[in-house]
Amino acid sequence: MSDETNRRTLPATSWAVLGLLSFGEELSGYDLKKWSDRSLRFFYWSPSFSQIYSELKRLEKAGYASSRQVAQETGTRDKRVYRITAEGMAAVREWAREAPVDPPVLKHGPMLRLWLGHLLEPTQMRELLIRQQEFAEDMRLRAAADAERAKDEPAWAYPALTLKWAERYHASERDLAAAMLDDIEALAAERGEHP
Amino acid sequence: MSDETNRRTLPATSWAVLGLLSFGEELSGYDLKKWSDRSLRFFYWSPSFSQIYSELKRLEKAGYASSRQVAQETGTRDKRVYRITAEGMAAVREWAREAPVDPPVLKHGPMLRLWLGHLLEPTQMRELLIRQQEFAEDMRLRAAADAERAKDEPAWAYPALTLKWAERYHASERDLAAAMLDDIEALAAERGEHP
DNA sequence: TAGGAGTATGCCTAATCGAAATAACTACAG
DNA sequence: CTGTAGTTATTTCGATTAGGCATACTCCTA
Repeated sequence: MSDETNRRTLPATSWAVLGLLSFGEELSGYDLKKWSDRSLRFFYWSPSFSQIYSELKRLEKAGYASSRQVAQETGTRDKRVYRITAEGMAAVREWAREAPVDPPVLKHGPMLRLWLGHLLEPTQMRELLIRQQEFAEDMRLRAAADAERAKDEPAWAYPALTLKWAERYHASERDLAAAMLDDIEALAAERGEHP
Repeated sequence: MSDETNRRTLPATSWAVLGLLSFGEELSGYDLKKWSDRSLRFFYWSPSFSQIYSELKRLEKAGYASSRQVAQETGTRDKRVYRITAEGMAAVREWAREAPVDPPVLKHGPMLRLWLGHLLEPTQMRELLIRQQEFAEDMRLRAAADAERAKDEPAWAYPALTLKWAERYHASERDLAAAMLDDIEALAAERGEHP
């Protein structure tokens, strides 16, 4: 409630949304969702629609963003577009520079399964890893495509760099799956399970 | 409330805790937290104490775990230890084999900052990446140490494999930070910002 | 005209964390 | 051998965050 509580204490998700706005464009909640699917998604997950809308309200209440109603051309339903304010700009900048960086968090579903290998058949483990390889390669391609798209705009130079990072990250994920596949084979062989 | 709601609909976190118990030992909430810090942590984050305790209650209610009060030797405070039940064992096994695998989720704090590079000084970006390198190397070493510890017990063969995966994963994280450091330098040079 | 896809939003529950309560044990100054 | 400050276990409480699901409206297509 106090200024202290409202400002600067925002969760990382809010800052991510405000960050999306910090590139200067006026965007609707729906636009924001699409942007985040093509950028944040590759290294910081993508918030759901509902989350984006509540963040926007919070940001507006904190004075970090302003909105206006826009009547659409074709007669579609009106939409509300948001723009970052000067305070908002100052706040993200300060957050980006000063706030403690929280460490990367990984929740790797496939690894959680493999960690329970004693409950699985070797075939299932292989299956899991092959899927994982494909998934990683797919993500890599998407990140690469979006990186390509970003590289022309000078304003997107840093987003482009992180997309490049994401591309390599997902390439590595793919290779790690392949390496583990080999490890599993080796373990199976060692236990005399070669079919 | 119904059987359907209670059983099998559990969130991944519950399964992770039940998975911890699926190795057969009788453990307290505190023990579970320690175990998860040395295993799950490296590829699937580690739940907080509070969460572990609530998961345990839920698992017990679902009939997947049973508990008993234990009076400690030296007169320390009593504790409650949990053991997996036969139903619990069947349920995790089925979950591990049948449930849809949710894709890996990454929330990379440092990348979120770098993505907002237009708000930072080049020095701060370098600082961020160097910290990230150190962090990754630290994680790598911890995972390696825990992998070493796990490799003797045949029961821990699969956990050991995932720890090996984690070791490589964090090595890759470290290298990706180094690569991005180079990219940042290159970009700065290109913009004529070499000091 | 029924059904699907795109756009926009609200509500309610589940997941998760931080802080703190409780208790005994250790170490070490006095 | 006593006071006390710090450490390790053990667990619970209260609050916030994040997410799932429902809704509503418009256009387009079969």
